[in-house]
Amino acid sequence: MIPPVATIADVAREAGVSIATVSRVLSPGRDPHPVSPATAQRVRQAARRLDYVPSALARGLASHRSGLLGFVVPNLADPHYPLIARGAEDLARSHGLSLLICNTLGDSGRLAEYLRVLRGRQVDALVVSGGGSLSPDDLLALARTGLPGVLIGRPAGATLDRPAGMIAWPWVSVDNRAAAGAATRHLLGGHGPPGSPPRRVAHLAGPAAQTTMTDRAAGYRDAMLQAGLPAEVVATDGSAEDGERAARALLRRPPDQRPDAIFAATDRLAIGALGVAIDLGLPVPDALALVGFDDLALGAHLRPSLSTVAQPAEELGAAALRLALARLAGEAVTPLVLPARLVVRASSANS
Amino acid sequence: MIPPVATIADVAREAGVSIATVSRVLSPGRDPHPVSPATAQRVRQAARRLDYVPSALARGLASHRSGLLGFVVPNLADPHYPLIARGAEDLARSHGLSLLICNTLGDSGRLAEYLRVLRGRQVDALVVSGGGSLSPDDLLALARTGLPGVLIGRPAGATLDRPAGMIAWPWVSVDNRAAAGAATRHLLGGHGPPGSPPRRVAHLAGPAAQTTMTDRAAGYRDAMLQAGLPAEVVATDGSAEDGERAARALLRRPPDQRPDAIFAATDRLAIGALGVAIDLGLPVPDALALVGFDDLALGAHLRPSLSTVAQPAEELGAAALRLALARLAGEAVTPLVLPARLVVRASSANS
DNA sequence: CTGAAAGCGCTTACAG
DNA sequence: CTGAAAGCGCTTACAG
Repeated sequence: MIPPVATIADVAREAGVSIATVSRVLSPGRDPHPVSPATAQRVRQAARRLDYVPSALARGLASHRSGLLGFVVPNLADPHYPLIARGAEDLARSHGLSLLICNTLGDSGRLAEYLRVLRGRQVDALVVSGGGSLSPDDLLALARTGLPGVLIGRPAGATLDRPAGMIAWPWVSVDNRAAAGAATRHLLGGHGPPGSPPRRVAHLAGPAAQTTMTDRAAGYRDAMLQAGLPAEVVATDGSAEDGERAARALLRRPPDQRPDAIFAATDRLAIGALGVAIDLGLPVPDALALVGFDDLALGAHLRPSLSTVAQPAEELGAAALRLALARLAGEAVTPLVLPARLVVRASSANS
Repeated sequence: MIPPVATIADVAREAGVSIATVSRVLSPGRDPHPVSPATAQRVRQAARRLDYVPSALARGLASHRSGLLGFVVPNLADPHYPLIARGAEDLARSHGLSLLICNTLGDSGRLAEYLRVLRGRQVDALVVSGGGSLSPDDLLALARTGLPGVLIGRPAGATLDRPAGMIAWPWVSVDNRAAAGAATRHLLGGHGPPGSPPRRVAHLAGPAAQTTMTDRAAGYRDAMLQAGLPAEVVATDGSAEDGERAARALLRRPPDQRPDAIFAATDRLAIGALGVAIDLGLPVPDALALVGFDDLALGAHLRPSLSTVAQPAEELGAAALRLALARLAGEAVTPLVLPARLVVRASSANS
C-alpha cells in the first residue's frame, strides 16, 4: 500500500554520510546536535533530490513522540466546533503536528473508546473541547490517560484559581458570563430614547449540564440583579424547536405580563423565538427585542437580522493548542478566558 | 510523554508464550494464522490483565499499514462536510482505522502540503471530499501520491463510465442533476390547482467551478427544456450575500418580467432571496416560491420555512469509505450515485 | 563534528 | 500450532 519511497539510508548514501547525521540535520530533536554547515547542506540537497519524507511511524517509535494530538469534540456537526478545530489545526500543522479528530457525540462510552485508540496511537497530548459538559467520570477518564491535556470550556466545578475535581488540566474559554451580562444590559437599555423604562427581559437558558449555558444564565441574572429587576429564566435544550416552544409559552401571555425582550443562550433558540414572534404578529424589535449567542453565519441574513454574541472560536482552538504545546514543553500553564463581542443587529436595534 | 504501558513482551511473559504468538492472537493480519484456542485464551486474558493496547506506531512500521486514512475537506466550517466526515469516521472506527482530517480551504498549495504530511504518516488510503471542485492539477497531485483513493463529488470531466483525466479514482456523489430537475418541476407545477399556468422559474446558480453546482444548473435546464419554457440562470458565488444581490436584480423587475419562483443552488442563496422577498413585500410562496438545496438545519425554522433538497451526507461519507476499503482490499470499484430527496416546506407550498 | 550500534514495539516469512 | 530471528525506518546515548 505504501509507495516505494526513499528512506533515511538512501539519503545517507546519496549524501555520503551516516544515517545518524541525516537524522540530525533533518530532525533536530529536543536539544539540537551540532552538524557542520557543509554537511548539513549536502544532506539537505540529497533529501531534496530524492524527495525524501521521513517516516512519522519510525520517528515516533524511536523518539517516543508520535507528533499526533488527540482533538476531542462533542459534535462536529455543530458549527461552533469546526471553527475551534480549524484554529487548533492551523497551529498544529505549523508545528509539524497532526490532529486526530474524535467525535464523541457527548457519549461517555465513545469518549472512553477514543481514549483507548488515542493511547494505541501514542498521541503526545489531548485537546478536549466541550469541556463545559464533561461529567466527573469523563474528567477522571481524561486524567487517567496520564497525558498532558487542555480543555476548551470551563469544566464544572472549576474556577480561575481552582481546578475541577480530579483533573488539573488547564482550560480556555470565552467569558460567557460577562458577555451575557453585556447582552442583557443592552436589551434593558434599548427600549427607546434615554429615560424610557427598561424592557422586561426574559432568558431562554440552554442545558444546565453545560457550564457554558449556566454561565450565560448567570450573566443574565447579574445584569437583572444590578438593574433591580426580576429575572425570568426558562429552561430549554438549546434547540430551535425548544426555542419555539419556550417562546410560545412566554409570548402568549397577556401583554402586561409578556416579556418585550428575550436574551437567548443560543442563536438557535433565538431563531425559534423569532419564528414565534412572526407567527404571533409581534413586531421585532419593537414589541420583542431579541439577542442570541454564537453568531451563526445565517443570523445576519434573517429578517430582521439577529443580534448576537460572537466568540473568537478559532482563537479558542489556537489558544488551547498553545497551552497544550506549553505543557508538552514542561511549562506551567494557567486557565485563559477570552472576551466575546456583542453584535447588535436589527432584532434589538434601538428604535 | 508516553505513560508507562505494557508492551507485547510483557503480555508474552504473562501468558507464557512468545511475542509472535501474542501478535497472532491480538492482530490477526491479512491471512489469519492458526493458534490453538487454549493459547489464544491465555493471551487474551494476559492482555486484559495488563490493559495492553498495541502500539499503532510499531504495528504500522512493521506491517506497512498505518491504519491511518487521509480525509481531505475543502472547508470544515461548511456544515455539509462534518456530516460526511462523521459518516466516514464511524465506519473507519469500526474497522480500527483513524481519520486524519485535512482542511484545505480549497487551496491547492495547502492540499499539496497535506499530501506531503500524509505521505510522511504513511496513510493507507485517501478520501477526498469536494471532489467536484478540484482542478486538473489537484487531481494530478492526488494521482501522484500513488495511494488508493476515493473522491466525494464528481470530478470535472468524469462521467459514470469515464474517469477524469489523469485520475482513475472512483467517486461517490449525490444525483444533483436529477434532484435539481425534480425541484424545478415541483416549482413549475405548484402555482395552484391543476391546470394553472406554470410558474416562471429562475435559477440562482452556484460557482461554475464546482460540478455539484453545474449539475444542479443542468437539472434545472433539463426540466425547463422539457416543459418548453425558457431557462433563466443567474450566476452567483453561492453565498447568502450574493443571493440577496442576485434576487434583488431579479425581483425589482416589473411584475410581468419577474420570476415568481426561484430554485436556488444552495440554501444560503435561497435565504438571501427570501430576505429580499420580505424586504420587497412579496409574499412567499404566493408571489415568489422558493426552493433551496442542502437542507441546512435552520431552514425548517425560518418564516416561511424553506423548501429544499436533502442529501444523505453521512451515507456519502460511509459509501466513500466503503469504496476506499474495497480498493485497499484490491477489489475493483465503480462510481456510485446516491439519490437526494426534495423536502417541500412552506416556501413552495401549493396554494 | 561524525559514526557504529542499540533499541523503539511490533509483524512475518522461515523452520520445526 | 509455536518460536527464534530478521526487519520495518528512525533516534539517541556512547565513543571518538
